[in-house]
Amino acid sequence: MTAVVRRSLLDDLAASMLGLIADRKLAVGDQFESVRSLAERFKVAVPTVREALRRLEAIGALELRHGSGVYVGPNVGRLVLANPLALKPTADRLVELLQARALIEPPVAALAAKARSEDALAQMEADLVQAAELIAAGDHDRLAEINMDFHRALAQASGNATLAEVVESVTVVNVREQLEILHIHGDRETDLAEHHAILAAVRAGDDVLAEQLTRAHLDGVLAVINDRVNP
Amino acid sequence: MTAVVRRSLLDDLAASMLGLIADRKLAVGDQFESVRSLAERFKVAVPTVREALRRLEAIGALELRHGSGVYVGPNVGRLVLANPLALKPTADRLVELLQARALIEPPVAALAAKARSEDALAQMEADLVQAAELIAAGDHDRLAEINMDFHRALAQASGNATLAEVVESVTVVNVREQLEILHIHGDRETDLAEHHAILAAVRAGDDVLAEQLTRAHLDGVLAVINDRVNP
DNA sequence: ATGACCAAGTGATCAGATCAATTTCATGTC
DNA sequence: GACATGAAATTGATCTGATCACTTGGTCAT
Repeated sequence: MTAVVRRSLLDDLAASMLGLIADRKLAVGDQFESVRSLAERFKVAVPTVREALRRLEAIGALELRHGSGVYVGPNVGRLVLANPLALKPTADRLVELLQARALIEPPVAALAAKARSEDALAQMEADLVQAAELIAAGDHDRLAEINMDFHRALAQASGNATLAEVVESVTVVNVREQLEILHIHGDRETDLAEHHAILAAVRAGDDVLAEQLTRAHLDGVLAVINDRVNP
Repeated sequence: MTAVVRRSLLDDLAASMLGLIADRKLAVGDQFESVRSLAERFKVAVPTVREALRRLEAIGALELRHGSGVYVGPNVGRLVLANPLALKPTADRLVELLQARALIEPPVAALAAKARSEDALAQMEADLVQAAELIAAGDHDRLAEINMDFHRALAQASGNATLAEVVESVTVVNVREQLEILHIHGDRETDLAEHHAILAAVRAGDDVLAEQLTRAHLDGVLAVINDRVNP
């Protein structure tokens, strides 16, 4: 019954490359080896190497830059990731996505209030400063992105990398569409104020409040959207 | 500042292929086109097509079966997925993963108690029946997998596909290692009883109880593991 | 110093061929 | 007629080798 594990040449190649990266302790952004060099190293043809590279590239473990080289991507060693080829979602699917965020992020905020990773707190602070500037400048597109960043930084503050990955995934997929919704949702000053309140609660280590504020924040967005979809 | 969107040939190819699948309304498992046929259709060389296919294959949108053909994979249209090339996690990372599950799954159980998707309830029931059989048969490996299935079915019952994907992702990555932990954790009859209690709470529509039971269930596992890692 | 320019390195794509696994179907035996 | 056998067609896997296109670093003239 247990299917024979037929490791294709490609599986081996991909695994070996990840092994190489790990062995050399390469960090995100570091240059890897050239395609030709890899082909020679593993005694396989160039197209085969490239197929393996494409596989790794698809999940963000590597990056191929034309004319430059192969580099270590941001998703090396990640467990959960967003589908980089996600199609345009239906309205229902988008509501589900927001609902998922409203369910996951509040308890993460509570955890963040207990862990309070320094770097992440600084990042959240920086995001809020930048958000205020963007509101003043009227650049609503970048503002929406920075606001997403705030949510990601909040998850980072939890100190749990897996949770951060989950939150990152649900805030990255269908960004375009999520941003549209946030534009509809609208009140930018209120959003900023709520974010400030969340950060303050996290800083104070008040996990209950942080959770409550985050829930109220996301439920607010959700309520607006639900009205639009189910009038 | 706004990076020029340089769509490589590959990006276009991959997108076009997804478009083809969508247009033809192909379902998971359906056969797609042959590599040669795709090469001719898009007027590109075979290796190029294959690179695009590999990219789609990496995220589970397609499947290439030697000698048979190209088929639609299970992850088409998914938003969140588990890194199929995740490396072996450190002990700390594994604890984090469990912690993430303990934080996410209980509220999902609560939602499931409110939604109660029929199919998922039947699946949970089936999982428990099978689990009982496997306990009797002493097949602990398959038992552990079925128990994971139960958690996935529970998430399905929430009726929220995105949440189901998130839970599926965290229960699929590093399965091997998670299963080992569950083996350590041990008491199989207790696990089964707890699963039964959760299902009953969901059936009864008691969201508070379902959440509480699920939390207790996962925290129990987590406590055991934490003792092992930090003695 | 500054800028234009050239050359080496590297990824991107192509073309065609061969090997290997699966599926299909004609064949033949019982 | 049912079923096992095996050859042929289909299809993915890999190779070889070449050419095009992009990036980068250094050279050289100003």
